[in-house]
Amino acid sequence: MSSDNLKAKIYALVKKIPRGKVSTYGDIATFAGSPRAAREVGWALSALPFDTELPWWRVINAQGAISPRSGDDKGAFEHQAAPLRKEKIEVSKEGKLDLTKHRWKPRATTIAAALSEARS
DNA sequence: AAACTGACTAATA
DNA sequence: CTATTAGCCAGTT
Repeated sequence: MSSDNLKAKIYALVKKIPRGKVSTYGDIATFAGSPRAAREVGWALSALPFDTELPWWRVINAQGAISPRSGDDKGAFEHQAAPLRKEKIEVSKEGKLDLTKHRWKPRATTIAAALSEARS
């Protein structure tokens, strides 16, 4: 399915985000080949298992802040902010951070590699 | 099949 | 800076 393929690409890309860097839903969607599929990225991450190795906490919204989950899950916010702070990223009380400084800018070859891994 | 939903974004006011 | 609107894509009802 094309949707599964997109999801696989998203996972492969997120997995490539280096420590101390973050990326946005829109950027990941763009790298995956669907610039307008930012919502799909969020959906894909929400479907992630609790004990995944995938660094989903490095994916935030275009406002440079941790996106509020539906259901108002306050614990989830702390769960995401903690690892970020641990990576030397300044996270404000509202979940905001310096996107211009921590934004992940992968090389074209890096993206290509991720997409290649996603192919099954 | 039409309508609704959502861890989104960009444009406008 | 915040609030509102419309557009987008895939999954659910």
